[in-house]
Amino acid sequence: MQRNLKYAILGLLCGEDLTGYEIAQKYGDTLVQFWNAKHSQIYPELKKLTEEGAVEYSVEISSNMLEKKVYSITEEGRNDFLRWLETIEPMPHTPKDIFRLRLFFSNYLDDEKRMRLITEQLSEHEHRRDWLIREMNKFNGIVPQKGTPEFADYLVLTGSIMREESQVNWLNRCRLLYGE
Amino acid sequence: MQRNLKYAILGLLCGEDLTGYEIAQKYGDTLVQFWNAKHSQIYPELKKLTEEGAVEYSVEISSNMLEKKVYSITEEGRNDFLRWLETIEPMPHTPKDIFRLRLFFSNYLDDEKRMRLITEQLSEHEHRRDWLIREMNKFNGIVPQKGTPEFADYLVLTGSIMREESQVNWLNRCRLLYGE
DNA sequence: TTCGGCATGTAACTCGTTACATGATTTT
DNA sequence: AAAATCATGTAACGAGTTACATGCCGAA
Repeated sequence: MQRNLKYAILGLLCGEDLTGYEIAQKYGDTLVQFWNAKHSQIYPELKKLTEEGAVEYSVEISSNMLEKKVYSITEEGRNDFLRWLETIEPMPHTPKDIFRLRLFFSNYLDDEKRMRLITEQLSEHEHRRDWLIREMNKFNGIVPQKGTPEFADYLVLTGSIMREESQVNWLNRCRLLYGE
Repeated sequence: MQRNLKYAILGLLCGEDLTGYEIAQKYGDTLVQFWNAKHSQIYPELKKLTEEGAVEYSVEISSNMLEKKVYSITEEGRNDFLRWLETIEPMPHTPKDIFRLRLFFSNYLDDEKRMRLITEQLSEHEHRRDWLIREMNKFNGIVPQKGTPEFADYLVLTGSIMREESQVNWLNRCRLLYGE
């Protein structure tokens, strides 16, 4: 029983009250670097969390008829989240990587197709890296105050950029080695 | 419909005939860097692949009574695998990362607990890196011949080491930034 | 008035893990 | 004789995706 989605939601609700729709949006923005979830998973989870007493909601009516449920975390939910946050779990397996799986078997491909595989992957990681660097620009080169949410955001972004950078370096080396 | 496990199995069977048990072992050795599967997933998949005509098996009896099913890939299975191998798919989402999720919310932790979280993670990645470097030693510093399975193995290993290296660098930077 | 975005949900399905279940063989 | 390893399977559950389904709001 991991219940990671539960804590991914509770963590967001620790900072502000949100609707299910807004939570889903966060997993398309900032959090997409290390987490994502579709609304079809979020709505049932919020229902479950409400039943468990970890969150509660009030219905707001915007404009005229459009209803939305604004969720907030309860005392109980917050304590549960904080307990989870400080627990040290054994690291999970290295995540599955389909590109590496293909590359591992790439001796069954001819040179041209193998090179295409690598080049394509390289360009995707370069785009991802460039997007992350643009995200980083929102800090204007100023490292946020230690202990703030912005600082944590900054650290995670730094890590993502370094990861993509290393991926790009590796793929370039692969190209070189095959190109020789 | 991704069917990645299917191709992860067919790829192995392209090189040699294997039992389900042996396949499961491979996902604890070499392939653990980028793939893994338990026997409880492999046996049903092999059954399915047999029904689909992608593989076939012969029963061998070792010693006295111990039966094992040795699987081999069929012509049809091989063609299917090769088609899959050369297809270029859009890159999947960055995989979920529970550590990064925790770090993202770490402003709710005190300095000492946050530092413990990072240090623990750092030491696990260092161990993983060191294990990978020991794996690399099996090549004795000699880059294998281009186009061989060993060369693909070498490339993937290189990538894993670079990934762990970059992770270690990032975590050290995190420690520094928090330690100041 | 049509299209994109806001807003909430359910259903069917695949994928993956843990636990259950059995039995032979080899090593200590 | 016990423990580890070889060997094969199933069951129950949790996690995640795609598709189905509905309806409001504002802008072009």
